Amino acid sequence: MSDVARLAGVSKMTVSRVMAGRSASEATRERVQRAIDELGYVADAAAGALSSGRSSFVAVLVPSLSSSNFSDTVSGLTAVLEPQGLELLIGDTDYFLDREERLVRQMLRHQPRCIALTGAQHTEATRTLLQRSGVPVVEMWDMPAEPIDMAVGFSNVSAAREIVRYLADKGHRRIGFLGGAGELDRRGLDRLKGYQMEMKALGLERHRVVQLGDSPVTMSHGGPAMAALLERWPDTQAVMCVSDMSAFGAIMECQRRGLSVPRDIAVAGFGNFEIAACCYPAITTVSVDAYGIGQRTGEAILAALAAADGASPQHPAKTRIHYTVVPRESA
Amino acid sequence: MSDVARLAGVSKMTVSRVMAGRSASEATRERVQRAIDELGYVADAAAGALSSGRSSFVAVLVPSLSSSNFSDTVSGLTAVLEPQGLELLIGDTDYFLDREERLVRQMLRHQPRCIALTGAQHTEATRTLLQRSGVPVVEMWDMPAEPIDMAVGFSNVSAAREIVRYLADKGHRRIGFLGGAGELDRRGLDRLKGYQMEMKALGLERHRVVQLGDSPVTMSHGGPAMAALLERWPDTQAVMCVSDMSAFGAIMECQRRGLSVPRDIAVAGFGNFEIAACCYPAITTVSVDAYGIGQRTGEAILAALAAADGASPQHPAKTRIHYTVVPRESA
DNA sequence: TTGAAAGCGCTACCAA
DNA sequence: TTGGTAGCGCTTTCAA
Repeated sequence: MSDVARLAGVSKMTVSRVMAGRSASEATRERVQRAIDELGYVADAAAGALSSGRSSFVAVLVPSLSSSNFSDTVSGLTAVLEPQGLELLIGDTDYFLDREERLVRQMLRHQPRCIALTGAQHTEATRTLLQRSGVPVVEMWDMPAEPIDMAVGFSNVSAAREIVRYLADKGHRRIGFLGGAGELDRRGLDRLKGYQMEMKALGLERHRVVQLGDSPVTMSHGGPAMAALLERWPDTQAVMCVSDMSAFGAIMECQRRGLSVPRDIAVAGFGNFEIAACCYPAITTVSVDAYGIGQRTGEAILAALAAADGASPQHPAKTRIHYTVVPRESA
Repeated sequence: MSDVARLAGVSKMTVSRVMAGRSASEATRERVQRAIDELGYVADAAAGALSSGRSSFVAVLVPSLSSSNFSDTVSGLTAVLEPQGLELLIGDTDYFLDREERLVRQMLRHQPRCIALTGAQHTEATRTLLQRSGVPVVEMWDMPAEPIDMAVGFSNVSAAREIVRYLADKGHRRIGFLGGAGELDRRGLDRLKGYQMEMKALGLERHRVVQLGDSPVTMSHGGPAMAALLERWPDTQAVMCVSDMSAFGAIMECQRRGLSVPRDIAVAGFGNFEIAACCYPAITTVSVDAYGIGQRTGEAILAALAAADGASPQHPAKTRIHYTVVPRESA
């Protein structure tokens, strides 16, 4: 920066101001800009952050980057935050809470202005870490009773109940559930819970549950899970799947077996991924606006930053995201 | 850090050493650690980077995070770099070279130790920026004749030729190509080029090309593209698609029309995404080890860092990634 | 093994 | 509108 200042014949301070886009005469601004271009000067963000006491980072933790709903959420966040000069520090927890803890600790070192987490379950240490840091937190993709600071999401339990009701309304009685095994995917477990609650409320049996595979969203397990279900309860009329991915795998398995979907068995998914619309038969699913979750989260973050700067209007702690059942061909 | 030092009854320097895991007596180490835990101290990465002159960032730019092959590459990178204490600064170019340029400039501000880019095409400004920065660069997913520094990838032209040859070996003569429109996806265009070269080499017509949709990897365009192809050239025997995503869309369209794949028409994809194996009929494709590209890139990065630290053994500039045709049901 | 001093490159603050 | 000074929180370097 000294080099730029010398070349432009001004002080370092003036260079700093020009780069920040603050008050400077046209002539000065131009001279400085020319010097910057000539030298190919790129300011050091670490020095800036250290000096000003504020970074331009916003940390985002998602369970998986390869799941299109989470990458859509990241896109929504980017769309809102990038124009404000904020940068995303993206981390992938792999669905592990202790990995989340490690990443939170690591990202906190960079003094992010805000942290967006996926889900409402965190280790005690993570909560303590966040608390002590004072960094505002947004929890996404769920609707906890008591958010750490803010939450943008919806109740996976309620959404699952809705799709079960849809299947029941279609006249199905023997309805199964296909999901992932293991405690990793809390939102998947919530959907299972929704299935069980709604089946009970409807007075239907709720034991036709197959849980397979450790990774929560893979389509590869849909097929084997469907096979297991048909083996055990051949008279099943409809199946709700934890996600469109597993629904897809399940439907492909039906086709392999010469079963017609939905004539022989109805299949519903969750998430309204691209595949649900493209697949044949197209998959009946619950549509969740993943990109919108990112946008709303971005807005919550901006509000939190404005509040930290002394603006008064507080952002609501909970932002509820709408979901709708999308009837298609498969159920 | 002063607080920690005071509480532990040592100097700041000793705290710094303990955190870096350098020489310190057991007793001191323990006392310092206790103080850190008690205060919930989290070191400031910006200050550390500024002081030491080296960050722990590695920048990675991919065209899209929602495409599973690129997120797999990111996973491979993470697996190799995270254990070394390096952090990924992940950016999404959306397939735009000028966005890549903006992101490179932005990331350079954080003094990354290395930058991994996707593809071999970059704006002049990007190249200048990288050159001046002196940061080592790895180009992924392609095999340029002259990498900026290092490249980890393969020739998309050759890979495409191989799958065309496979289709021709199956006895097909009237072979079409389904891909994305627009200049955005260079690797997609290379595959088209490979199709055209191989068809020419085989003495076959190479005009059955349908290009649809601006985003390169979406499955939604596969259906309409297949429809357009069948409309224009109804006697087409086989189709090569720019990716498994479009192949999937194309196959679903065939099923909608009551066409049997591969009996009525053969379809091949590219990439060996999860969907290619799960889909019915399973998709014949070119398998590329996306995760492996990430790992190899990570190793190239570590080698570059070691070299910068004065280690002598140079990493090869080009690392070729193998691909293989995977015969399945669809062709 | 430990400590003291200097300084990394920038911005906040106040003065001109 | 511009410049000088101080200092952000750490690590490097050298001395004890």
